[in-house]
Amino acid sequence: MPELPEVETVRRGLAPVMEGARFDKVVAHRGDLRWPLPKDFAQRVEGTTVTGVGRRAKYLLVDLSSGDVLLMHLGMSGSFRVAQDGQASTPGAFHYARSDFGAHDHVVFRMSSGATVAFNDPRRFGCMKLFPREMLDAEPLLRALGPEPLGNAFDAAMLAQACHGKRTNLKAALLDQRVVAGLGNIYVCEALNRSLLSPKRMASTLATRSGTPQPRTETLVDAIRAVLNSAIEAGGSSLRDHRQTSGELGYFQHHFRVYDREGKPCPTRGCKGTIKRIVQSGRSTFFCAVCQK
DNA sequence: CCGCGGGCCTGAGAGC
DNA sequence: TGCTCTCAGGCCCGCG
Repeated sequence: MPELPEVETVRRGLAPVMEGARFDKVVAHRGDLRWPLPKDFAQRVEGTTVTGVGRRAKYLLVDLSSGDVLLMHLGMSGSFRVAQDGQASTPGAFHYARSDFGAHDHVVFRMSSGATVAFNDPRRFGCMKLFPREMLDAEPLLRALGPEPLGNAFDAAMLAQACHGKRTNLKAALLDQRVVAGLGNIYVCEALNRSLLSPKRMASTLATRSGTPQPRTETLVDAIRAVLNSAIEAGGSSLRDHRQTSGELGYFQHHFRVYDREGKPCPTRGCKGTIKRIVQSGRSTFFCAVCQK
């Protein structure tokens, strides 16, 4: 599911009900997520207080008073739902608009704030992991991540350097979390269309021979920032699984220019092209071959 | 080291 | 109605 804007939307939904609250009860209905939950998972979380809910790339990082960090990833189909006391809040009794209430609620947190937080993930590509805060920099899942695209470290010079000499296409390079961390299939397609760059172009063409940025690299950086900010503002994109923690839909999918719009006219001003779908490294790419060069 | 393809899972939708 | 096939917002791992 979720790329950076969706994960950030989830973070903003979880923070107000989790920060400062204690885990009164943790129930793992099934622990066989991407990696098995440790046997003592519930025990290690219960009784601790949340001191912060952060995000790094597509990972949620919950700081616990025990000194542990609870890392959570939504995979392709993960979502969180929050219910307050008085609403449907019994573990396993969540009601979804899709009518599959309770199904795939793998981990349920009962908070002292009166909120129940359920992690739902049909495909179970998501994961949860606990490690001591001081191991953060050594955490293998986070170690190799590139800069946050909305942070100061991400700029044309850095992107050019990261793509310098890369023997792959631009689409694959931007999906590579070591280059920049948080983009996924949707927002890469969208950013490339906005910056009029072809996904098939060699990634190394963002840099000069000496590794400094080409002029269009700056445009791409700006487009990535702009599309992510707009999507966050819209509460993310809701295709199948993603909802805000309140159950509300995000609505950025109505602003897609190319993603899942094969055969539709290219929205670029003055462009008469048609959106094409191709497959790159096993994944769909949507783009306009007329204006994206 | 790098880049690529396979695999992990379930469910929705298309086509027959 | 029901079957089969394809595809899906991610990412680790093993191979060459």
